Amino acid sequence: MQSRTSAARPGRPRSAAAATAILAATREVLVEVGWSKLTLGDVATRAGVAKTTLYRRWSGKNELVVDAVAELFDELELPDRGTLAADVEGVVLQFAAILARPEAKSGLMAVVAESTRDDALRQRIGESIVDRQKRLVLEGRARAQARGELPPEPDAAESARTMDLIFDVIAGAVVHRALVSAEPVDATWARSFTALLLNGLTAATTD
Amino acid sequence: MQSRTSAARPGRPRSAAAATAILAATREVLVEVGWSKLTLGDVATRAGVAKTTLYRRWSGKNELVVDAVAELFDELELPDRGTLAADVEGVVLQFAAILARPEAKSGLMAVVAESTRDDALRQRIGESIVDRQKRLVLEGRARAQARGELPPEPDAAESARTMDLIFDVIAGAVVHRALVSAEPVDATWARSFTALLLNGLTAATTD
Amino acid sequence: MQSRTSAARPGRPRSAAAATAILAATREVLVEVGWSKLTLGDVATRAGVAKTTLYRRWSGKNELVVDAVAELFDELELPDRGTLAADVEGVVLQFAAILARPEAKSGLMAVVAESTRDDALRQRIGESIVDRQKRLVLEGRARAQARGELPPEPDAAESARTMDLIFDVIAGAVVHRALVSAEPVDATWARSFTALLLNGLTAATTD
Amino acid sequence: MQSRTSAARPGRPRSAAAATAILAATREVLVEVGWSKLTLGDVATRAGVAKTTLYRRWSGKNELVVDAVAELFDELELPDRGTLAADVEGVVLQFAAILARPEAKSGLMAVVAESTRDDALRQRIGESIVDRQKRLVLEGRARAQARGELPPEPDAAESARTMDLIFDVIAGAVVHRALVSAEPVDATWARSFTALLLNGLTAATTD
DNA sequence: GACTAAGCGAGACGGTACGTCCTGTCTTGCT
DNA sequence: AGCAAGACAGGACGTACCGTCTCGCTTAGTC
Repeated sequence: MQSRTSAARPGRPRSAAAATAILAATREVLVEVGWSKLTLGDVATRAGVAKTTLYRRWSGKNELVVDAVAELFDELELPDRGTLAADVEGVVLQFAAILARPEAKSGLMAVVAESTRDDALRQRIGESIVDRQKRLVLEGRARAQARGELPPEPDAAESARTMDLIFDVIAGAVVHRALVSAEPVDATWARSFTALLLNGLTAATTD
Repeated sequence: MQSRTSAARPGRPRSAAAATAILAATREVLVEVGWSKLTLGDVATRAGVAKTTLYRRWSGKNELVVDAVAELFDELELPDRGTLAADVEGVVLQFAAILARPEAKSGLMAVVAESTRDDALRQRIGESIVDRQKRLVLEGRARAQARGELPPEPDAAESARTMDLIFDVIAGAVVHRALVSAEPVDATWARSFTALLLNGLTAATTD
Repeated sequence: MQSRTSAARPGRPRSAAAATAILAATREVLVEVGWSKLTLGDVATRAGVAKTTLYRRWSGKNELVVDAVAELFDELELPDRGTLAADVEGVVLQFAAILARPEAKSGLMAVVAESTRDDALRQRIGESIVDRQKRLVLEGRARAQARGELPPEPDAAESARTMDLIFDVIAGAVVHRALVSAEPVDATWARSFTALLLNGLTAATTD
Repeated sequence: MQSRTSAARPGRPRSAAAATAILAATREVLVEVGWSKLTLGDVATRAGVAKTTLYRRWSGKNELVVDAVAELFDELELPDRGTLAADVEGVVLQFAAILARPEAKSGLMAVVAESTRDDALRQRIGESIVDRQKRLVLEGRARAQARGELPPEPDAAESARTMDLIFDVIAGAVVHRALVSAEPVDATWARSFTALLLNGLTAATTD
């Protein structure tokens, strides 16, 4: 509502080009030197922008990196592959593809680490990054229910709890495999993992 | 024979007390200010030690924090609870208990993040922290097989692959729940998760 | 034309107050702890300035101390006392008065010592300090020639050589008396020294 | 008296070779890196000696350098050249020859600078270095008096005062020429200087 | 068409931490 | 006791970034 009218604040408007250049420069630097050696001064220089311009829009390194990495998740999409298993594998592989990019690898865990002491940051990560992926899982379940692969949810609370569990399992396993074990998340692994997960789910519900 | 038994190198030997004090101080500082504001100078001061002493033994913040956090995992142990499900829940809860401590929370993800650009660091984390937990899972499986809950492994390679998958799922899910979703890993969650995992496993093997 | 008048370089201009405060702080510290224990960090703190600001303008301790001490020589002046002898005594006593100040005592010899291995430093000392005093001697000679106490110089090269000799004798003797022998350069000593010097000069010229 | 009886102190006696090696190493380092970058650890290493050995004998850098430089003055000697003027020139050139050596150049002014805040150091310099040269001047005067070039001294106090003046003039002028003006003290300069000095003295005494 | 108000580049500023170097002291075991 | 070796507490170094601040200069909207 506020931004719609936008009220034409007096003074020179902020340059849209600057924001784009800064986020792109941030990802470049992440790729080249990693999170811990990323410098706001360096980012500003590469973006051809003054440090003041950067600080006018982001309060610090963490916020900037979250936004820079979040843009990587814009491309997430879940093509309908026909079966629940195929859809899950799709989510897994898409997520893994993003995690394989050095700008995500380096930045993502770092901001998560920072977020353990900064609630505002955690919330920002949740909105910009986590929820973006969660949406895919929700969509997949809706499709599966439409296809009749899964029964409709009778209890909303129970449903939400299961959803969270599934999401933690999927996202957690992929991240752990990719970053901690440092092994490739390829089609083979995705198939094994999906089998484990779906068997667990269907067996559980038939209990 | 000479180098194995230290051979009484010339000069004043390194103080054993210093290492202990430094690691303890590191955990203290992690609790108080978190990883990103942890300063080696600060750690040294608290430990009552000169910065030189610290740098003589650790090459930097990352290595130091890995060792400091690794000590937290020394207490890991897996009491025999009688059934596979109970044992898995035990592992999950023990791991979650460590992750709930602020010194681990703050430091663990940070060093994992750093390790994405530093192979030596990743290996160090693997040996000091990850393998320590993996051992519990291996032990749990052996017990289950002894009890007859799980069949013996016919194919060693396949067995190792399954083991890795299980480990990524357990560790990943717990970490994601605790640090990213920031929800408590309590007995209820542990039971749901274990059910999902074991159902997945047994169903899968009967396929 | 552009660079002469500074041309309004971009960015925030350097604070003039900072330079003043730094040089004053340097002299304070010289008085209190002497050259060898003078710390650039300490100077910066006292001046209410960051170390960066200090290093942006001076390349190190030596350059800083030269400038700080050089300012002491700003007050040098040679009142016309009527005779050559009186003027020489005036120069001697003025120089001695500066050397008696602890900030000069402590710093001057130290930078001279350093200058034996640093040509740029020696040149800086020459311009900022030595030449300032030399000027007085030149002025004294011109006056004496105007008064008819000394004959005009026929040979410029010979004149320069004599001038250098006289200057080394005056400056050297005063410094040696004050700093090495550590005896006061008072009116009595100045009179004896001046007699020796002027007798030597006039006798020499009559040879 | 103490060293005569020496009493065969218990324990291993101090190695005489160590002291020699340390002083030689000190001069080497002075030549190579100069006073300000000379390190006691470095000296010890070069001398093939432990730092403890060094500290057992000298209390610090200044004392060590004074002793190392003082040894250079051991070779001072004043051959009888027949006339007072020749003897003075001899002293001047000998002193200049030592000052021309980099180990003296670098170290001598530095310890003098330090001595402005350390009386014990000044005394040590006086005894080890300054008096060594002063002796030559005294000897020269005695010879000149024996030859009849100078009258015998009637008043001891006046004599001492004149002696000090002469010494400050000679030593001061040579040091200033060599280190501050950084011009060579060669035979030509020595002749001009000596003429100035002796003319001043004889004219003064005939006043 | 001047005025106002904010954005922008540049770069200096007060700070904090870095990782290294040196000091002078202290253990070691050997001589 | 002396001695080589080397660890130790402490402190300064000179550098790198941080986040803020002044500069002079756009670049829009409003009178």
